[in-house]
Amino acid sequence: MKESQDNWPAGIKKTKQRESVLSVLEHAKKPLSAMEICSEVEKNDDSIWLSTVYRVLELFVKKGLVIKTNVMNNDMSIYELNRFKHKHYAVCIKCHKIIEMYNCPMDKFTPKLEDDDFHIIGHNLEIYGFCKDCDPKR
Amino acid sequence: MKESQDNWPAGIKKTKQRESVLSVLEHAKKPLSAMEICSEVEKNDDSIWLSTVYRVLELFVKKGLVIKTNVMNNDMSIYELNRFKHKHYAVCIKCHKIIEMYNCPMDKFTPKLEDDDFHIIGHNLEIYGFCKDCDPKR
DNA sequence: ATTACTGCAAAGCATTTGCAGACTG
DNA sequence: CAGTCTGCAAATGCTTTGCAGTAAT
Repeated sequence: MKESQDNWPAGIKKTKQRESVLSVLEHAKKPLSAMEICSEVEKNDDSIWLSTVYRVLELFVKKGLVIKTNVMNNDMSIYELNRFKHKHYAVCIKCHKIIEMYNCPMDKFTPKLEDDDFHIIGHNLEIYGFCKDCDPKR
Repeated sequence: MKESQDNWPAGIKKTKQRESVLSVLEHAKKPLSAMEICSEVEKNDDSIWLSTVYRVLELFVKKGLVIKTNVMNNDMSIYELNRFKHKHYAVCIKCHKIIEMYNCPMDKFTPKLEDDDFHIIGHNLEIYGFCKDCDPKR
């Protein structure tokens, strides 16, 4: 699978593998792990090595094209296209499903820090609990 | 180093190694990684194997005695005593120093989720930016 | 004495790195 | 053509696991 339009991001050399990774991310409905991206590329009858996926993702992240996230202490990283909207997720403790959150508590909030000269650049927030399929109380 | 008072938590068999780990955590001023805990124990002239540290920490976490956290996408886990107060941290992008935050935006906030039946149990929040020593604009 | 815990070594797993050949601009 | 990227293999770093001997109750 490959984009017919040529809206390739500036400053990045175009290769088959990079096109494949970008295409997978463009069609993804949720953030994907490097391994998932790898299998998706191969489902599309292209071939790519996992280490290449990591290298491509690293580049995309550095260029601001992709966002790298980690959920649930310790799991592997997941990647999604940077659509330039601020976003947080809820994660189900049981099935690890990732659920989008539509608002953000940091909009109207000023943190009080031990270091009062801390220059805040951004934040991560993650909510955990049970999704409707896994809640033991239902 | 060892606690003279016998306030050992119930339901946990007492061993030298577990006492050492608990003592290190009690005296720690910030969350520590497993490796840091290991070196601290050895600084106190006790001896412990890293894998034992992990096993002890796993037990303590399961018993609710210790909190396990991860900061800055992908780094190693850090552990601190559960002092039963709700806490978040700011992390310096450059030196990775961890700075305590005294308030929490989630106190007065209701998340709007894609899954409106999500049963929220808790949350993680992490702020990132530059601490006063690392801020390039100072 | 019985059961659980620890030292130690080795495996596991996601991620990174080195290198030579292949491809891009 | 020069420089970059990729396939591939091997290394890395944190964490987990298996096993046999040791310690705790």
